[in-house]
Amino acid sequence: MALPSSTVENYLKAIYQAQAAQGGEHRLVPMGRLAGALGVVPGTATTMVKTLAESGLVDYEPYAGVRLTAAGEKLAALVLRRHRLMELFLVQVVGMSWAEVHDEAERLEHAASDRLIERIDAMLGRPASDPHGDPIPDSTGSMVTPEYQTLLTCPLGRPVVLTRVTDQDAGFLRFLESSGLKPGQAIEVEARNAAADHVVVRGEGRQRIMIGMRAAAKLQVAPAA
Amino acid sequence: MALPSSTVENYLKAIYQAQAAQGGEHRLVPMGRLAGALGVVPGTATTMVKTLAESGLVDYEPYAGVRLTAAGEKLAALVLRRHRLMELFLVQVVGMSWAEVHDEAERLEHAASDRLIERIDAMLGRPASDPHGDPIPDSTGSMVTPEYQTLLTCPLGRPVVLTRVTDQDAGFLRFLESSGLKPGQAIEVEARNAAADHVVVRGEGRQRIMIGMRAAAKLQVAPAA
DNA sequence: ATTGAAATTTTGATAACTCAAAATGCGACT
DNA sequence: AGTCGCATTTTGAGTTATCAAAATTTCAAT
Repeated sequence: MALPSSTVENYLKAIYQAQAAQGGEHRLVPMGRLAGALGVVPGTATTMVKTLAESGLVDYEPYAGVRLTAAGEKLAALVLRRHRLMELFLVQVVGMSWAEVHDEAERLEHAASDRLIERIDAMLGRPASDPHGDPIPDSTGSMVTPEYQTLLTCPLGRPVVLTRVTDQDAGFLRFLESSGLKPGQAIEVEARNAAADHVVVRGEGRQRIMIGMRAAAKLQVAPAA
Repeated sequence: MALPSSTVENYLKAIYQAQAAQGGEHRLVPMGRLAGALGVVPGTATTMVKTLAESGLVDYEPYAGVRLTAAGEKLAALVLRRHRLMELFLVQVVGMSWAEVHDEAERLEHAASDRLIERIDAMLGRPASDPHGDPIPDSTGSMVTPEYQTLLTCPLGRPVVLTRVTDQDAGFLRFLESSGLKPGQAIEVEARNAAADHVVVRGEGRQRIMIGMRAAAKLQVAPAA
């Protein structure tokens, strides 16, 4: 099998992430959503998805949507692996900032050889997650996806550790960084106020940070050990 | 001006290197040679070169050949800069072997942002040359190209330093590595034998290495300080 | 000058990916 | 059931980069 073009890789990755975002493993991703995620018009996505279906990488049901096959899912996971290892590498070794590595990795993930990725993986000590706390698939494409609570669902006044940030927007990440809210940080949710649409978090240096609920839902936490 | 596709970058790089290989800065590179270097049929090169000429990146004289304009040369130098910094980075930071970084850099050079390249440049201490001894252009695209002698032209029995290897073939590089002939090595040409088509070099550990003259011409040296 | 070989250019196709806009299907709401 | 609106698909066309093979040009040798 010929190696997939970076366009194919991007489609698979987008379908994977859309499926994950929808929760359901087996739920179909509607074409409109996929096209939006990839920045193409819907007709383009339809055409492309049909050829992906012919390659056996996705299941396509006209007017309903797409879903990855086992083969497609493995390929998508390997793209994600390259992306996430690359991000972590850029932060830890090259010293780039958390906020700027996403776009860089977005391009490098298609150019890096398996050999380079393996090297980076070894160099970083076979890390389990990237700077955003997203899990890194292993070289066979399998990945454990721990279920975390979010700032919206975790118990109040209980020490937790920030583990994952499910948004790649550079501006948002810069805000988090300046507030000391990076994965690994020990924090505590002090209060929630649905009416005011905010959550009050106490960070390391006991300073209080107020976050809107929409943003709070993107911060996942685990109970402090 | 839109940023050049990686195809355009490859054409510019190939023209640059072909011009350098021909010695003459202003000499035209014949289409056949260019097509060969890029692994495309001559007709393809002709078509592409005509569009490069329309963009003002090259001068094209039908049936004679191509030559970079000032704009094209600057762009080519920046591609070379990305390539060479990437190679050095892969060797020094990632720990990849000399022989395997060329192909990797060949792909990464088109994906790395200026920001990443600048970071790598700073990290490596603004190096003057890559692992092969090829000079690295600065961020404005200017490059000093020192004139070296080769194992074929340097004085016999005089200590010299291997400074540059003008061949990227992985097999050749592996041979050099196993013989301890990497840029920076102090060596000495003991004898030349035109009839036998070889050169005898004495390396570090006083061991003698015999190299064919075609290969010897690709090893450049400078007088030992 | 003429010719013949080699390099170069032209021509016609193809593949991958994309868009704009017309056509179609689907589901929800009377 | 009928129809309206929206999502989706289809159609037709364009871009970039490529090849195969035919046509052309150049240059050197007669």
